[in-house]
Amino acid sequence: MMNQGLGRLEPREQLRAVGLRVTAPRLAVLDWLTTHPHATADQIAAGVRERLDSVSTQAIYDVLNACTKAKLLRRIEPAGHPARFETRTADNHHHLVCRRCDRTEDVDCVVGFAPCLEPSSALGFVVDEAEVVFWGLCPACAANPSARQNEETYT
Amino acid sequence: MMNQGLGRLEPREQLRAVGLRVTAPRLAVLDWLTTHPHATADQIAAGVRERLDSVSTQAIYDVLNACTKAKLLRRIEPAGHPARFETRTADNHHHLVCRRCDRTEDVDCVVGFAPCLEPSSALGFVVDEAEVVFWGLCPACAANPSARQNEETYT
DNA sequence: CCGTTATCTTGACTCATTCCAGAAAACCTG
DNA sequence: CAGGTTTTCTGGAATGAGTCAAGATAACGG
Repeated sequence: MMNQGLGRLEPREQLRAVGLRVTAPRLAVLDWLTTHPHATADQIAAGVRERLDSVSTQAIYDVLNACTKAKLLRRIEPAGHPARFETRTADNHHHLVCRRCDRTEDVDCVVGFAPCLEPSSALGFVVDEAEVVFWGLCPACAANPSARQNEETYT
Repeated sequence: MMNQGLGRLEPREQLRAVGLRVTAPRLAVLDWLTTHPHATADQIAAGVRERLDSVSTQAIYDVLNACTKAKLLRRIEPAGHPARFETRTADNHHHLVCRRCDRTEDVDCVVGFAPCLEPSSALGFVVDEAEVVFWGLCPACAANPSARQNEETYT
């Protein structure tokens, strides 16, 4: 809540704004993610270690979990892939994922605000979010049908 | 009334129709899933073992993978949960998942045919599926915010 | 009934992630 | 800016879901 605007702050102020302590691993993770959206914990760890050598894997997960809970980060989990994280949290946007190379891109919410879509029949559920993943092939993979692709068949 | 074609056949005929051998584990998995949609591999194994004692865990996974590849089953993987399977494969419907008790229900496709939604901007991706998960609370959990609900019993 | 080949069994193994206990660092307080 | 709390980080073990591999078994076409 009331964190639109947080996205514009520096990592240090973002952390303060949500009551989290300012630590080197946290700053490095947030900073790395601003330039590498949709990175996995693994990729984030590798990136962070380039500038801060020696950060435990557990610290990476702790940072990601704390920031996700505080809504400084958003976690997405496309089926069959490890979780990915992004700093764009103020809106309810969706994702486009390449079935072949896993490239992931943002797409704006189809309607504009959560839950953004209404199920045709909610069966009494109180729905608060419509999560949408568009699956397909990115331009590069679509243009290069020769390279070996995974098992999934797309009619 | 579920899916045209294969969905109406008995498991035995479904397997033959897609060129898979008819085996006891396969029949039991398909049969059990018709009455327990959205079950996890674990739940399916438990259910199958009630009528066929001694089926290896690996066999369960093999059956699920073979049938999913052959499109007799569909796999869904809500973020943070193990994969779930269902026999309704002919249409592109979506799901409603309870954040508290994991209860999962089908909802018809918002538009009616795959990909069912168009991203506002596909960035050149060739999209073949729009996967939608509606997150919220099921009626029971919404009505009872304190107690921890459990899922339908698989016996 | 036989042979071929798909499928199942057993058991080790991977990967992503979490749990744990203790050490270190942040930040409130004086 | 020292002291005390409390949060966070480290290192290592552990978990859950699922896969891999090698050999045994069973389907099914002939």
